[in-house]
Amino acid sequence: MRSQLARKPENTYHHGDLRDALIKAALREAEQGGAEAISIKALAKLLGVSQPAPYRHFADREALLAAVTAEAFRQLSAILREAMAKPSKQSKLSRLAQATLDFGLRRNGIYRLMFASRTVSCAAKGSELHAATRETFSLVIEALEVPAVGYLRERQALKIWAAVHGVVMLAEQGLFTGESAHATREELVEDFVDETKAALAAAIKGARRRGKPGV
Amino acid sequence: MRSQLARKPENTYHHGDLRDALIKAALREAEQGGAEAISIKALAKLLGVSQPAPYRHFADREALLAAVTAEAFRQLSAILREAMAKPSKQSKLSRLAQATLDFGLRRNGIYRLMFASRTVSCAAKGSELHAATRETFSLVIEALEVPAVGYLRERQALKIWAAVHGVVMLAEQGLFTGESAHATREELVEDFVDETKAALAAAIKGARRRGKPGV
DNA sequence: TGTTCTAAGTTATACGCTATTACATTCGCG
DNA sequence: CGCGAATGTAATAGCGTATAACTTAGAACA
Repeated sequence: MRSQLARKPENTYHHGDLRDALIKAALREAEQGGAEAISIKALAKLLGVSQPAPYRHFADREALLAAVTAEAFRQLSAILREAMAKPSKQSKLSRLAQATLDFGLRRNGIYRLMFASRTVSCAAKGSELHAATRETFSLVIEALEVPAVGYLRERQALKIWAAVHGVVMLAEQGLFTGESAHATREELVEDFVDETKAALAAAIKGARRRGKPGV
Repeated sequence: MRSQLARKPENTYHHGDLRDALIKAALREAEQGGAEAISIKALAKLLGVSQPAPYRHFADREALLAAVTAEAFRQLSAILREAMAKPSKQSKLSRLAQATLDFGLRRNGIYRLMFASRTVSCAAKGSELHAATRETFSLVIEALEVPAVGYLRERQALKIWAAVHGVVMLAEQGLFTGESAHATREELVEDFVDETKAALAAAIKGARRRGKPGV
């Protein structure tokens, strides 16, 4: 096992860890240009192997994209976990939401790969990619910091998750510049966070009053 | 000027309206597969012209995509206008939001072209595409049915617009199936609509009390 | 009405990317 | 040590974008 970004050393036949190196290199390529920027041929050249070599590790381009996307979800999960872990006067939910926004804007090509391509929706239920997306979403639920309010909790998680992604999308569209710049992206995300917390608090209170803490 | 979807008649040299026919045909191709499904070569074959013919009307593939996306925005605008116009016991905002959701799910390939590609964010300020996106967003502001509350109005428009797009995105990711199916997409959108209306009402009331109806 | 200019279309071609086939090399396990 | 599986290579087919050079038809004006 050798360094994941390294080219194959000259005068050697085997790269050592081509699969991983391809994923890492593809992630770098996708950073700006998204999926379109990922070219098997270019990656092979970059890593110093022949063009067909990648096909030993991925059936086709789609398979590579799926693996890259799964890795991206794992990276996002790690970032969110870190954001949630670090002490702050902001709430966990706020930190998760802002970290997601930051990720979506800073690494937009990768973000589009994750949330705006057909790759994810085509992921089979048992696949590595499907697991990675679920894992990330579970962090959202965790960030709500509500022990067990069942379906209500998932609903609020879906709402805040949707809202944050919507903000990223509009920001990337340029809708926060010019005449519509009357609110920053961060402010909007914070609004959604506050609303989510309020809705959760109200619902929990209501459920308690009715003696159904599990709903 | 001939029918826009028609092939070039045999034994003729000029197609008659190739530019428009290309856009319309490309929209059909993108319906399912998004931008990736748009191939200049395939379109040329479909319309019965030679492969390079399209380049008489579009500098390159990107230019075609931009034109197609602009047309898609105009179509969405028309749909939203229609939804807002038709009498209903739902509010205008609700109808606009639900119509957008419907569009995003039913014509997802086109939707991705519009909201999840680099094409839009790269659109220059004076471009046809830029104008079309602004036009669509102005309908959102209109749907709020608030005469002139200035920046607050735009902020709420941004919020509901973001939220709806987030729901489409998550729906397409498959996050509304399986364990997380505790809320339908339509319900979530309606939640956001209600919250927007509540926020607007509260803000207007507050502004009036303070004697500043224009803020 | 005829000439000419230009817009729009054609054929031929170069080039880049995906993917497959057949062959070569190395790793690892018995 | 030897053999099979894993991994890499060279050669090649096929598709899509794009350009160059040539052709046709439509319109514009004498």
